[in-house]
Amino acid sequence: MATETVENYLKAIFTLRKPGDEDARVPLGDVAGAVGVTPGTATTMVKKLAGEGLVRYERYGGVQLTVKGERAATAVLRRHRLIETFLVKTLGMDWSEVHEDAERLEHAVSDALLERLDRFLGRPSVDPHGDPIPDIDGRFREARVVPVGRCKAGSRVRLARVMDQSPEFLRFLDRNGLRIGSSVVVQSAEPGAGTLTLKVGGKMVTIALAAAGNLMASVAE
Amino acid sequence: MATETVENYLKAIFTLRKPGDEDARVPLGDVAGAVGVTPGTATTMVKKLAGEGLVRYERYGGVQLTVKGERAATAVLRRHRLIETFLVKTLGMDWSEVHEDAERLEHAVSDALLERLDRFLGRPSVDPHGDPIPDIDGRFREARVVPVGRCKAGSRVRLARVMDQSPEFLRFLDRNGLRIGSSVVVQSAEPGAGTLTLKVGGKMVTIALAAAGNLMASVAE
DNA sequence: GTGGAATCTTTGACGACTCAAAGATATCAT
DNA sequence: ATGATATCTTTGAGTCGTCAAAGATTCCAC
Repeated sequence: MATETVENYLKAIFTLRKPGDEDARVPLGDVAGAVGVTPGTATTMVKKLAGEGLVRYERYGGVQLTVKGERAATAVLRRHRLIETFLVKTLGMDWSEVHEDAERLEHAVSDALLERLDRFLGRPSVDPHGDPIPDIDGRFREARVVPVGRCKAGSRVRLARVMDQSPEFLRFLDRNGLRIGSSVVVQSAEPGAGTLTLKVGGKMVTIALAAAGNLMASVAE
Repeated sequence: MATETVENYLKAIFTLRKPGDEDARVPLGDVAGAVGVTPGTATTMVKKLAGEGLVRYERYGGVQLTVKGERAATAVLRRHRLIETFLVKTLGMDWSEVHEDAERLEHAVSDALLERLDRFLGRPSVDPHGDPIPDIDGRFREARVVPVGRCKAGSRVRLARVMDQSPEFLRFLDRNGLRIGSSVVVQSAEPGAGTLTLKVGGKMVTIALAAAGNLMASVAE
């Protein structure tokens, strides 16, 4: 229904909302940055979205999804994440290289196809990066996770989700055996050096605390 | 590289060429009809394609693919047919309902993804309708086929390809057990009634001779 | 509370693709 | 070979999404 461009704006607005503060208004500059257009373009487009009842918008006041807009956004996210799951799990593509393809395919799959894909994949609840896949009604079943940087030294936790999905970071995790589902022991943090050391499969891996904030572990262990 | 619209025009021109007369020029009216635009739009667009070296074009003289255009067209066809194969064989979709999805997806898959898909599917040489899938260099390995309407009465043949891919015809074939690969015995033709009767799996099925022209059997039995 | 600085909006324009309708050319039957 | 008809081309205009640059508003530091 919505055009590909519209879907991208809605997805951007959805994912730009601050965690915990979902009703806050997203600055248009952020939207422009996420979609990859100039601020003026974002303003024009957001006004159009408002006209279609997909967002609430006030001049100089940021933008906020309506219920209708949020539904559309979660539908796109569902398509994106199911497609990424398929590309990695079924076709064996690398989790650091599937984003582009998923970005394009997410606008091209019908509901019938998506339902088949969901069934084929066994109705997964998270994608290869650990991001939750909304169900067909747009509901998320988010597992409770916490950054490994916040875990107690000496505790054993299970990696559950990667928040920084840049190909470089993902490849770094790959190279060091840090995968979703891996069990790791959090070693000493070195606040001075700004690093944290993890033990995974007998090997020690040291990462920056900033990076450790983007690597989440499941809380229930 | 080429835009989605350009790919659709090239694919249309490629598939509109008369079998056996591949160097003939395709009338622009046919292109317009296949792409679903008005004749004026087709003229404008074909001139643009000519400017990009994808087709040869002369006013009032029809259009013809260049080598470059033909490469691009076969690449689209390859994507389309591999995707249809995936949708039917892997996801279990009906061969009468995959066309729309394939039409959209064919413009959204990367080379890397297509290579993975091809491997996953076991490098198929034909799609679910029996249409040959060009290899990565654009070469077709077409099996020799003949319309069942031309087969000798009493002969046993194997169904190999469906030229009329309208959902109605495909569903008719489904309902009557006429599938690609099925072995059928050609019974009597009734030129008066304009029908032909086939025996498949012990059951008799009568189809119009026109329809029998669109149902192909492999020659080597 | 005021004067930048940062952010957002408006404006005019453009490229890609499209249509409707008027005009040009080709084709075919007589 | 000459109209009538079918086909093709041109023209003018419209939509969608975009940008650059100028103008408006908000925010923050002092």
